[in-house]
Amino acid sequence: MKSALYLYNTLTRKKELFEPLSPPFAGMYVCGPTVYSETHLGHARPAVTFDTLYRYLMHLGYSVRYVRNITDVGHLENEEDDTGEDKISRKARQENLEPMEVVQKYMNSYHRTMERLNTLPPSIEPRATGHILEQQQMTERILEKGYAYEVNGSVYFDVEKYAREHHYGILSGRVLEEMRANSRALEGQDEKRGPFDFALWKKASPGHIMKWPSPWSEGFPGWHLECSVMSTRYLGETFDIHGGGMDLIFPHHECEIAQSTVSQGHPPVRYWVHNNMVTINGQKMARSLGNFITLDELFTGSHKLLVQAYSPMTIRFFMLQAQYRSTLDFSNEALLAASLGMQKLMNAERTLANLVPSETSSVDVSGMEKGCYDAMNDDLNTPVALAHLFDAVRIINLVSDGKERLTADDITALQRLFSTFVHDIFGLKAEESAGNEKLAGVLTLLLDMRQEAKARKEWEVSDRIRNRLSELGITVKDRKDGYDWEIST
RNA sequence: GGUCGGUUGGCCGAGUGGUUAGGCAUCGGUCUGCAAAACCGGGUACGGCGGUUCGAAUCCGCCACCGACCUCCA
Repeated sequence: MKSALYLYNTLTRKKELFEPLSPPFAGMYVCGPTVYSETHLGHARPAVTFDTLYRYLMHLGYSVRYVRNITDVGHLENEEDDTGEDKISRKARQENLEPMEVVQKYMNSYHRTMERLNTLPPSIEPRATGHILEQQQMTERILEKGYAYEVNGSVYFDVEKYAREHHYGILSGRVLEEMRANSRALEGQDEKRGPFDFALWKKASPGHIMKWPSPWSEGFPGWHLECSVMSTRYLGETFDIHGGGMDLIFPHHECEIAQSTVSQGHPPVRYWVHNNMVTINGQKMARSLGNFITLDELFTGSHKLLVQAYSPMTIRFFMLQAQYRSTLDFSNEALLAASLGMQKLMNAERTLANLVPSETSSVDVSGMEKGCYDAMNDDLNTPVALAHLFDAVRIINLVSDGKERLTADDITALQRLFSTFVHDIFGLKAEESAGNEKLAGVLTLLLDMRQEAKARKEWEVSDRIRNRLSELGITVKDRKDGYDWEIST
């Protein structure tokens, strides 16, 4: 039951049983960010999606090597008009920094943000600039095989030639002839023989800062090359899972397939997994569209579209409420709902810890675990798994209210369910409370005194305490046999 | 223009032939000194038109609208 995981493979357009090449090992490569500006909500989607997949694979017992790269060179700002400027070089010029300062700054910021989202660090996080030599070697190999050509110190992949012998478009469903017929005029740019050829190596223009010597010129590697090189280097010539955003299917992943197929004689990846986009007002959220909200802005509420701050775990829960291949639309209403829903889930877990066991159970808790596994095995259907967890929430609250009963064994089973799915797999954790032990002590003192006031029916005193605390963001919940309190984040 | 995907109740979002998805919001009730929390119950749905079927949100056709990609993007 546990191990029958089905994943949607973009390559075959079907859900396929996941069977790694060499169990118990599983390899996964995911395209990471180009580190030239702040991390935004869109970046959280693949991060959370593949973190969840990583966690689930480990839970199923696989030894997973999870590789996620950092693109720190070679991502051109605008290839089409041939300004040919590297995103990072450009930012460095704008901010008057060394390119590596730009890289470091935004990489640090990315890591901080990922940590707050409680995504596990990848097993290896390689950087393009650390693999210049291998990228040159792969370029050479492709040249030797005759699928690339050099012009003025730059080397391009010969898509036309490749497409005569291989299926260029196998991943994206694109047909070269149709692309030719429908592409916009690409004139005057170029050194390229064919309009769809892409750079393996780019000669640096005068003044370009990030460049390395090579057999062809002082220059830098093309964007698509780094992922082929680093995935092969750390996962082998054939590996299990390659992940990334759907917007990378073409050309990026299509080009990776072409490069590796030529270089090693066979395709590199067995399961291509792609997450869908986060949208805002129905449109993709992207840096280039200028409609993005950074994760820091979400965490602090400092963006004009935000009516309040949303915690990292709210963002994570928000992502999990949708299946990863669906678009997910941003709105304050949706995030607020996620925030409240998550609090309900987390509160139930605390309630669970205090349940008093009975001799017999009056409800059946056996189906929920299976429901969660079935949902996860069905291409990571996290929203359905969450629905099962909310079934458990209802039961926990009923038992807490004394309306149903659970045995100690069943309570333990529920605790295991929460521990496994909420924490281990979904990566949700209790928010860092705004309080600390001293605050907790003060609150206990104050609320004990309020209980005593209530016992004396001094409602003015008890209400005053409750209202003042409420103003401070501390909610008091009276119970039959005491009280509970909660600090809103 | 081409390729692919989508259109589910106030909002988000599951669901591929018949059975309550779930969360949030809303209404009524229970509990409570009053609230809050929790629980119970209710209402609101499958873009339009046609077809297949005993039966369709789910299959087929046509139409409308939206989005992604078509070498900047997670």
